[in-house]
Amino acid sequence: MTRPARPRVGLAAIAREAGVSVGTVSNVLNSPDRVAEATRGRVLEAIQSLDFIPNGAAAAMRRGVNRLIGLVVPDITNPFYSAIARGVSEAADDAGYGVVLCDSHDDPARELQHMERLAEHRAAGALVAPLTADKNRLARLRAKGAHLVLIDRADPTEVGCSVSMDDVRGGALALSHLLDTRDGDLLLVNGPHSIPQCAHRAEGALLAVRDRGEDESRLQEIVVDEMTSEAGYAAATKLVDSGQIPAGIFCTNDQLAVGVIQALIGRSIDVPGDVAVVGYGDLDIAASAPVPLTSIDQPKLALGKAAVAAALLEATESAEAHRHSSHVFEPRLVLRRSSAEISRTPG
Amino acid sequence: MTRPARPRVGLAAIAREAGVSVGTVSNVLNSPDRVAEATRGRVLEAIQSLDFIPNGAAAAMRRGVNRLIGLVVPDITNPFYSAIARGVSEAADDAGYGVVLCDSHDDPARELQHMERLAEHRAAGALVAPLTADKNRLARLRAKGAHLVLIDRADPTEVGCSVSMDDVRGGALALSHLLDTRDGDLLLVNGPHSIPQCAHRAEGALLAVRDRGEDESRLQEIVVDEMTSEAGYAAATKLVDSGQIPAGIFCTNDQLAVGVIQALIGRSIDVPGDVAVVGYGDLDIAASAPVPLTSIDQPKLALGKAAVAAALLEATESAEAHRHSSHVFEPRLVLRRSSAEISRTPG
DNA sequence: CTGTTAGCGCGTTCAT
DNA sequence: ATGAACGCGCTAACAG
Repeated sequence: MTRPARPRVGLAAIAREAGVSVGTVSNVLNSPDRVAEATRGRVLEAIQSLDFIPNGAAAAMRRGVNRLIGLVVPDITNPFYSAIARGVSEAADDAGYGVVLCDSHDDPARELQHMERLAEHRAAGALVAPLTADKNRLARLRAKGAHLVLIDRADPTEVGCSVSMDDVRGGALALSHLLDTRDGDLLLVNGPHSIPQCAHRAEGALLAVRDRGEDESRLQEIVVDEMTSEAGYAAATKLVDSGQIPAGIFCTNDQLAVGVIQALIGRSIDVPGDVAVVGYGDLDIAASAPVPLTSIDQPKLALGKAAVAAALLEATESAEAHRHSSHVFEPRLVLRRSSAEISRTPG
Repeated sequence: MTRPARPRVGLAAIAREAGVSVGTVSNVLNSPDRVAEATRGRVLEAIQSLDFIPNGAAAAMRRGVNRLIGLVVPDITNPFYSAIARGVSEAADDAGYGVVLCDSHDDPARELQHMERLAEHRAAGALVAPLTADKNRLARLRAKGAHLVLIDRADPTEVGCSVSMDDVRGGALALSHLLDTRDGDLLLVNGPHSIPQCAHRAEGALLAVRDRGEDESRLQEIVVDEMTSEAGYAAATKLVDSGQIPAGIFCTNDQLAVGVIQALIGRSIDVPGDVAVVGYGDLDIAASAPVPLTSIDQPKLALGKAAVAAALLEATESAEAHRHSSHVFEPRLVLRRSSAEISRTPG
């Protein structure tokens, strides 16, 4: 970002100006307490007056690692990931690290390329929300010494740190709420079970039904290919046409839920009067949906921060002493109007 | 990200393995065409077999600048900025650069800190969507040799590159559309004019009215403090209560528009039947609004890419030869239902 | 087309 | 608490 003036100012220049040695200057930068108050003052002054900017690249080279953390996501415009990015950014800042944003554009090849570039930069660690659950590839990277923290892909068989959300619990939360407030049949509008999150949320939903001693048949599931509002709209439209209107619908993300609500009210089916709808993720669109949407909130910022902490810990500790950690975050039900009590008129 | 095995493999190791000199290895890395086909093959092979990863930190130090571009935004969770981030990421990737994401959390102090950190990292440039239009600060940074590209803050008096949107034109686009399709009074729901974008959009709107030779009084303006859906909801509620329902409403961002629509349909005022609504930004929420929202689309990806191009150009060209560029992007009207034709029943 | 070489700016010994 | 000296891995300039 800067192309320093000709008479480049480095540690040496500061040392000269302050009448100390370069070693001392380095110390005031990296371990200020090791330098006498007075000396430090003079050095700091010299730094100011020459407006010296330490060369991080040189430091990184000497140290072997850069104060940089990679964040590899499939799509930064996805609110889920941008919320995580914010948490990551905040935690990294506090630790004096920079965040290298790597958007894979849903392309595994690009994802791999990003990991390689991070390695070149000698990033201290990489936080990865992986596109493919290709264990081999990740394992190989780790074997090469990469400090990887998996985001939202907890895997018990995996060796390495990870931070993730408890999707089973989230699914159970959503369905329990529906069971609490509605009497009739319930419907799950879900994405493909090949997506772990979808499978987990469905599992949690089913679990909630069983835990109540209810018949499993009370919960039906529709699987759509894409988890978009268009897909939700289409699914709900078909549902209405078939005449099989459930008492409550749990959509495994907010986009689906918005589409479902649009279709329902478009066909004069009242939400929450006729049908309760619950979404998942608690993105911004939940609040600005046609009917404000009850949703499962995920602590995205906290997850981002935890990921940074895990990566930094792993990068700092000696390779052998390090014990991998798996942090699982609990989701939370956020009540809005889409699942409000039905006001039963007396009589 | 990696802590190479003990017998560290560097250019020298590759050179030895391939039977060439380090200079040649460096060349196959940086200017492959300068090396004979056969030699390059041997070198590449050696690189593979020793799985050598070039040390970017060392290269950066030697070169004086890092293959890194900073992106400084007030809030990465804002869809406008995350869309830009995507464009930036894409363009930077293609150029072999990494993107350092700096989220200022709407805090000028943090913003400044980020710029300093970028300077330490020797980033090749910084793309800044500045919180404060503090020219002095930016000028001072540039004077120190920082290659800054301003995002969405075109300023004729500013020396330096910038990429921005033509908000005046966008405002005109929105209002022209309303004038085309509605007969009665029109309303502008705007944020504070201290935000340049708000002022420009209002200016454009007024311009459109004048250009038609219409009386300026046909367009009234309401200014709200925050550009959120809550504020939009409140404003529209007050409007309805006052009984002064306009024929069309132009909100200077989509969040406001969503709130306005929610309030209107909540009070049984039909959109687009009774009132047409137009938003600005064409974010995802526009499509999933209670009534799909007509909005002004901004080419966010293109803007991000252009910013990278400008920064790289400035960083590459000799300081003197460089001519600063100001790229202004044109917005575009996206028609959706919220401003659809009123179907007038014959009779 | 390829080899040789001189630093780039800093952290880190090891003395003092 | 401070100072002197070494080398991290690489690029660029030049010689061949």
